[in-house]
Amino acid sequence: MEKLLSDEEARLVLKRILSLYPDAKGELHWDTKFHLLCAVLMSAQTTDKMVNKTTPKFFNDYPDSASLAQANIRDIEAHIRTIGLYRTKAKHLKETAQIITDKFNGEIPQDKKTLMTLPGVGEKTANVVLAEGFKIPAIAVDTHVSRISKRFKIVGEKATPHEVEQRLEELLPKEEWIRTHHAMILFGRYTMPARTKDQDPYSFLPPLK
DNA sequence: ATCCCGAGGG
DNA sequence: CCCTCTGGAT
Repeated sequence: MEKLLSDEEARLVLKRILSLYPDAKGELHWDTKFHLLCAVLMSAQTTDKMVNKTTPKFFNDYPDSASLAQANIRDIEAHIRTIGLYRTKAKHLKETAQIITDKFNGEIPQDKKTLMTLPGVGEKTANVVLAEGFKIPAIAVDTHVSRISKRFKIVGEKATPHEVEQRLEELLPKEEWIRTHHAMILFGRYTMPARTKDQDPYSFLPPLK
């Protein structure tokens, strides 16, 4: 049986991660909320850097949901080919744009349930849109947040992304959700990437004072 | 559990 | 070569 951290221990680990990246912010580039949704949809299993390379031309050619909804699917694929999973993503982008256009009047929904009805939008994507676009507290659980939570034993090894989210949200006050989420992403990306799995996770944290 | 998938790093 | 990258649908 794996032994998990107590609430106090887990909060201290999160606090130390936050201390390393106190001003962390999202690294995806976007202007409108519709474009934010597009960028997050594209970012699955891909680095933000790769997404940011494709979005300037994409945003220019598809300025709003109506234009993307009418676009040729092959043309959308050509815009995003370099980010991987491009056929699935192109289909989801077009279908989502269609629904945003004629069901939501071009507006991006502000609640998780509705966002998750859109093709290609799961809990992680919905949470990013809520937090980044609307400043609504949410913790999006991606590969980094999952890995960090498991290595420090904040959650069990088999925890689902939803379970990780619940655990982190119960540990932290809402006001800290977005900041801590961003700090965990950068800590996972730059300080404790996946390949460091044989090292002591605490060796990546600042010393206790 | 499997599929989608190109780019970058080691 | 192999692993990983802000996942989601089937």
